[in-house]
Amino acid sequence: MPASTAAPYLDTLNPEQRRAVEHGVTAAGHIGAPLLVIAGAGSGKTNTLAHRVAHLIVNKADPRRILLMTFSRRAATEMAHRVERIARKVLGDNASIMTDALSWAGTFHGIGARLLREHAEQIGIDPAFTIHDREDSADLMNLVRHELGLSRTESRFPAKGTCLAIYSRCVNAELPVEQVLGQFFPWCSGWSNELKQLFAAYVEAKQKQNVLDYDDLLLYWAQMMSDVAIAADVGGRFDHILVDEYQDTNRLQSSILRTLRPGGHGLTVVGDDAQSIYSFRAATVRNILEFPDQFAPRAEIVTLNRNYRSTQPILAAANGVIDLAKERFTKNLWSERASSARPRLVTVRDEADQARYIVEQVLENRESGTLLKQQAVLFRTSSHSGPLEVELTRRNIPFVKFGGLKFLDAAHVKDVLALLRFIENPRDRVAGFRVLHLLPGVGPASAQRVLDQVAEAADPADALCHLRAPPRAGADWSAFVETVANLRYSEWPADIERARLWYEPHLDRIHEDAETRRADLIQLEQIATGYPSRQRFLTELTLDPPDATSGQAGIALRDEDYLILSTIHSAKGQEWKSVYMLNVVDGCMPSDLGAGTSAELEEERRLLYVGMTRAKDDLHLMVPQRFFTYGQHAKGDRHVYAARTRFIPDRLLGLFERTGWPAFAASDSVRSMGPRIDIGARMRGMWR
DNA sequence: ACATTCAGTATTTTT
DNA sequence: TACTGAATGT
Repeated sequence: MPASTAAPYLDTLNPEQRRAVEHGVTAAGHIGAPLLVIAGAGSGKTNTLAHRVAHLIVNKADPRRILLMTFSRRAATEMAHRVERIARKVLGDNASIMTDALSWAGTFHGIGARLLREHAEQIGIDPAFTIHDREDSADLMNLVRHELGLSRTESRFPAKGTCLAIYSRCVNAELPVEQVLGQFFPWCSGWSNELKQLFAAYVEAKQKQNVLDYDDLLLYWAQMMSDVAIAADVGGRFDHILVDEYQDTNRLQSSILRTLRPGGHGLTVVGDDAQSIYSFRAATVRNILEFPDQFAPRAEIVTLNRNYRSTQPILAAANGVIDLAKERFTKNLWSERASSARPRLVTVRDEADQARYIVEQVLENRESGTLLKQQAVLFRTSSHSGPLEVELTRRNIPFVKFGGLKFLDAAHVKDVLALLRFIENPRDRVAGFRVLHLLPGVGPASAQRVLDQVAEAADPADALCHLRAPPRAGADWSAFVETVANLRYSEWPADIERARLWYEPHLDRIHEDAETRRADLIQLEQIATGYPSRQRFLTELTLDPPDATSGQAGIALRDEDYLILSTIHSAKGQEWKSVYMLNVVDGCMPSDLGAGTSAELEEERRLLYVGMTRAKDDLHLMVPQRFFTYGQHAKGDRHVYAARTRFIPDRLLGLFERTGWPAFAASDSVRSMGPRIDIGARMRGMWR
């Protein structure tokens, strides 16, 4: 191999990884044919991708002309670091100059926003557009829904969230309304005409307000590319395009890629069909399966199935689970990490015991030198960790929770951000409405009136300052106007402090727990100082929010040790020494909400697989016998007797070590578990 | 404009 | 159940 002398950093790679890294790279800087890398869990995917980028740069590719699309900003930064480390071995200190120039790295949405701002004039939009997050979009949808009189129909029209979900699915899957309704929202099928009317009005409202939603960032991008000249312009910016987590892209995203690289040259996509868990976001596994045949000649395929993360027994169990999947495309993973310890299937009485078991194990591990940070508790839905959080707090064990309610979802944070967004774009009605509503004496009616007048003016912010105060707004109005006037000219990041000072009196008035919330706002201010401008701050915050939960429980400091709690979705791409999975029980895994169609069921199975493959050394699957359900188990009592998940049928049990906890209860028979069937609940249920 | 009550319904995962 | 949205009252 002549290359090994030229590139010693490639020697650490196995032959398949190396093939993926070297594919199509020549010293002449010629741009290679398309490449698909099927990278199983723990197969060194990130490392391989980073090596490929570094290898390109070392071979004279211009880093400013490399587009790297990852699942999150965090993944992008991580990638940049690794690329630098690898490149340094060859380029020495120059490496950081090269890798700093790797500026086109981010999510599809983030890159979309950036390109749209740069090409705004060519496509006739204002480059100062603001971006609505999901909740803002739902609010606007609701407003439009109201205006069209759809909120007072005879039978109930779908709620705002449902409308938005339908709209989003149409856009991302590139399907007509009727088909989306039939396939995913059959109970709304009768409303297709009204929905189309609603969507048309929704689109118009967004345009009038100079606002884009998440879907627009992709949709406008795709539309922009349909113009030949612009497509050449945008596509011509890049020599190489690399996409990570390709199994989680949707139709619209794959269309965009095709327009960027019609022949596929210089295109690399990486993914694993066994880890596709985002179909609710219209991601389709067919993207990755059909990728090679989109091009002539076909794309090259490299498969990585050697796992470097987990011990053999853990892998055997994970393989066992995924083997039962209806359709399989990737081969089983293998590992050289031997171990005698099989993953544990732990039966406990209820969720309280589940929490106690985990705390005990976690502490024991820490005693023997495993940091809390190297251990994680994973669960299907955010609310499942409730009892555990209580126990952790009681025992004084610090933890950080990923997924679920976000910092930015807290009302007070949204209030302050709404003010900043309103300054940035006074035509943004959702932001304006929220801000005005904070003023005592201003309700929907006067807010509406103010916003109407503002929207008509040529200089909206100026118009606001000279507007007559709403009748009952009083002194708060002049304080508000003054703040707006100041904010227009103040320098970033002074804005955010000013905004907070304005908000403080309202905070005290509205919220009981003003103190804890104030701390959140100060934290927000700190986050803000990390961004170069108000616009960047607002954009990047909505596109890539900090993913730990709000400070109500106190965000652990960065250098402290803490236990990780995470939804399985948010655990994507991560790994820990010890992993505990909560409620591996039918009804939670699969969630009984997602067990409708067989496609949904298969996705739930993959979810369990993703969770299991996060573990390096030990894995505990928890099976509480009895647990609480809220909601539709309207019959009988609130606790329900659960069975082990159907994804681990009897014939897989040999792959696990089965234990019970506490130990004495395990040897006991079923009798100690309480009644097998809740007869009382059934009897009561008969009369409902 | 704001508070309170009542009824009905969605219900997870996230850019 | 918990939350939203509409209706009613002050």
